[in-house]
Amino acid sequence: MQLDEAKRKFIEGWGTLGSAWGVSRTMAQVHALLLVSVGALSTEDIMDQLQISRGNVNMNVRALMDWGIVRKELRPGERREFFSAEKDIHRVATLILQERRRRELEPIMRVLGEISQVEPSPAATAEETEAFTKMIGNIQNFADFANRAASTLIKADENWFLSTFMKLMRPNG
Amino acid sequence: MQLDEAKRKFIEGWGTLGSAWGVSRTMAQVHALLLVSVGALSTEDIMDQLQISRGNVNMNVRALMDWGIVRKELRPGERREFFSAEKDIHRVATLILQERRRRELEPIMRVLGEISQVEPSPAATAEETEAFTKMIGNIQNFADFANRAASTLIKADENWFLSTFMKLMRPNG
DNA sequence: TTTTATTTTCAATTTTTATTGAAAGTTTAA
DNA sequence: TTAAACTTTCAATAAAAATTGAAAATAAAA
Repeated sequence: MQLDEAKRKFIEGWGTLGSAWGVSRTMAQVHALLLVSVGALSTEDIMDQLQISRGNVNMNVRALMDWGIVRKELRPGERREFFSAEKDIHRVATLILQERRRRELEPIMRVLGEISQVEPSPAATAEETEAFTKMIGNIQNFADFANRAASTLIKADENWFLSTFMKLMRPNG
Repeated sequence: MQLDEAKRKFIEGWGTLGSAWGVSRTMAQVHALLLVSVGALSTEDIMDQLQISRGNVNMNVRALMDWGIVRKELRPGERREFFSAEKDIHRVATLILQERRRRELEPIMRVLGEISQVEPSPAATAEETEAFTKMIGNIQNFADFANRAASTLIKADENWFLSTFMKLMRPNG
């Protein structure tokens, strides 16, 4: 397989993976393109290679910069902006984990905290109220666990991630 | 807060969380409703409580059954079907992890394997080809890691999950 | 300042995804 | 069998999300 075709397949696959995880296909594809490009790309480079509009590129590179996984690169004597992706995949994973925790885990934990305060009322049987409280408590425990696990992974340095964590797993895992 | 309002907020929050993770809002809401319902619910119960059509309920409970997190319950002397959610949140997480690995991790690993076979060609510089191969290799390593981590979590029993894994994390993590 | 290059915004449009509802299908009971 | 109760399917429709493209904004150069 030649490089062009391989890149194309990677961009397609990354886009599909992204959309399964709630990231827009195009945003994932812009990320994929930057990941497999040696230098930084201009808006026009991205427009050309992915066949999408200027506005679309702009929106998506900014979103990727919000995630911290794409950086703007300014070149002396060049007016336009160039974009490049963080190439260290472990760091990419860490940054994504961090953002998803902030954007998704924290809000649901807040909701769980609020609704765990449910009070007994004549409209519901004690059994119903108790079952609800227990379920929410279990979900809170799990969310706390996920939150702590995320903290550990985020704080941990790469070495820990690749060695200590690996040791956890059986060789034939 | 009263039970009804708490349930409503949970269903809403779970739906929002789901859509951030690539699960349709309604599917997540059906799941949430079943999670906080004491007994099993009929199609009509779900239609009424979520204000959605019969076809929509049918589609979504079947999808949830495909994920293994909702079961059909048959009652003697009753012709209609009732549905109930797996209530053990750890098991829910395990089943979801298992399915997502199968549906999303495996396909991207297959793509990575294919494109890692990229061959040198006159159309690309050696530097470009090498950079690509290196990047794909790094992603493959990371995917292997994720795959093994998933295997370990899936195979592990609940006790391991809650104790051994917890020990990994610092108390102040 | 004025011009030019470039980025950003956003209303209109297109595309994708979800939903409906009624017909067809299935199962059980009479 | 036939009828009744219920489930499933799917074409049509609605809703949501993504995309465009051109105008407005911004920044640099002349």
